[in-house]
Amino acid sequence: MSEERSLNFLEEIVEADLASAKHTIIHTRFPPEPNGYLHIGHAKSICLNFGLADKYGGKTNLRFDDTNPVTEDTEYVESIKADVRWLGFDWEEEHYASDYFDQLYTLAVDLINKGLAYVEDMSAEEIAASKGTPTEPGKESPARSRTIEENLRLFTAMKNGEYNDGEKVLRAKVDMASPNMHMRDPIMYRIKKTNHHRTGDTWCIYPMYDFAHGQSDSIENITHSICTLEFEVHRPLYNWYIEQLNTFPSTQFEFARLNLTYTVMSKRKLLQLVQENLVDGWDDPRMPTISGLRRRGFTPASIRNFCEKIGVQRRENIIDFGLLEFCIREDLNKTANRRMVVLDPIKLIITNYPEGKSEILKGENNPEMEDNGGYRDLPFSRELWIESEDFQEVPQKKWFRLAPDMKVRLKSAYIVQCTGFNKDAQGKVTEVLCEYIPESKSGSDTSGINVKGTIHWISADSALNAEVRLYDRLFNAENPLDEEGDFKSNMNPNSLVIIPQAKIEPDLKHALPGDQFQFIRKGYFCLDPKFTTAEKLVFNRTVTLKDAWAKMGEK
RNA sequence: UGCCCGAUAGUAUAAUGGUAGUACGUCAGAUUUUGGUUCUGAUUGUCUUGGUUCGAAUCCAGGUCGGGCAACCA
Repeated sequence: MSEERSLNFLEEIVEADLASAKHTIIHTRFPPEPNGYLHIGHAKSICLNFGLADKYGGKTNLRFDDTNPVTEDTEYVESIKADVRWLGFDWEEEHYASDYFDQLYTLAVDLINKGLAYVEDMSAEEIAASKGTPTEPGKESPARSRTIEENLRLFTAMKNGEYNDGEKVLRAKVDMASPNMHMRDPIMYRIKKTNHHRTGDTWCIYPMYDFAHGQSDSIENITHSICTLEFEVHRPLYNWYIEQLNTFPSTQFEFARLNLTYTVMSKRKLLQLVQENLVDGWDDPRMPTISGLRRRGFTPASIRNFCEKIGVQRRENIIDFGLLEFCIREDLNKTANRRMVVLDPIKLIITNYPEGKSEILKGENNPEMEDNGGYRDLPFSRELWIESEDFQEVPQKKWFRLAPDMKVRLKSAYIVQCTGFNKDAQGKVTEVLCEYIPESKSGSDTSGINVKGTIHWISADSALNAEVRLYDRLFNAENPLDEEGDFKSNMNPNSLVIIPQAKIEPDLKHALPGDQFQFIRKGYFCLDPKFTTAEKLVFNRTVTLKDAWAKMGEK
């Protein structure tokens, strides 16, 4: 019944490697640098790495690529671990590149001893200048001809703190004329007299990415080192270190990073939004971060499903944000309890319903579930709140909500017929007058009347208030980076609309932070864990419902 | 005017020399006590020019377009 999905290119590689006995077990890793929060692009990488190992009975490590103490912090380490777990993955081993500093140092010394690394005296600017350009070869540094003994002495001195930042670096001796810029004697170690979040002041020299990452893979016996396309040109260097040091032959494979419409994905740009207070932190529900999506109401399953649906390839791509919305609706439709909430209330008065009378009706929790997911109480009385947009004084064509003389069903209650309305001094409709049909009670309707429209409502005397936050896309442009000027100039000014006093049904007072609901006809919402207090409930809109009516309006 | 990579409906992703399929989107219809859900149908595609072949999205060559590479970042 579950038809075979065809393999993606990484699965094909793994199957081939297993079939040829190149590897008997596969070992992947997810290697974030702890310098920011994880985003949906990382989720793709996580699903790929863990998914591959799961599928083929292998293992996945979590490794923090913490080789640059200037930008990294334990705060990020903790958030990353929490996010990976929340997504539903558990790592085999937890490692830190900083745990390998001793081993990496030994490997560097090994390379010096082989005459394949040397200590450089030039400044960063001088190195850059002598590196040449993509079309012209670089020039070999005078330091390239230092003796092994001198290199060992100088490298030890670097390690011992005898030089200041920038005075010396260790370089691999590869090829200054290589057409690949990364092979022109790349830097292996630089001096940074900065406190490291894990190793403190033990080290003042830190390995560069190309050296540290590849060798960390080897140390952990990673068979398939999966990274994004921009590292493709680094692969020859990755392989060079392995060959020269004769370490475990990990292999690097690249895939295209995820791009999403109407947002930005680079850590640098997300950091800017946070630092300039354009959003409410890394976990702002509008952010494409895992923590933002979580607060917005996305479920781990919906994100995993999304990653499955987008597939993986080596070509640049930009995924429609609508696909993510589809995934969360698909999930929540099956699991979220239905509740009635009126965002923009006007009064509906049932003139033939006795004053002072009230009754308790039953509302199904979820029609998609077995036994409708059970029922909750819905107090009903003469005065109700309804959505102001559900009444039109002069109905437009194909309108089947309330308008003079028209009938609608009040969800889970009675059919009512509009008999009139009242306006305030400004001409705004404030009250809609109706008569109800007693025989039309939900579940025991003997009226024989069929109506096209059903609207949501809340009994005025038992309604509670809550703040509701409506989120929309963060940027107006599909790809904010394609537009003229600063990407921030394309931000959507209406990406957050706060409704301070929405009317909610009484049952919602039992909601717990993170609980998810479908507000009937309005969308999926969750109780915000950050702003909700004992006195005030705050709901975040995860996503709207599909709205065929609104779509007709656009045409 | 260097090196590397890529190009299949609007967006993604299959087809591994043999009928171009799937999902999302869009459009239409049915069902519906959510203009939701569900169901049915429709819609639109192999960048280009040559070559190899009985047969090319697939292999080869040229072109075009797009992306990446010259941080003591990862």
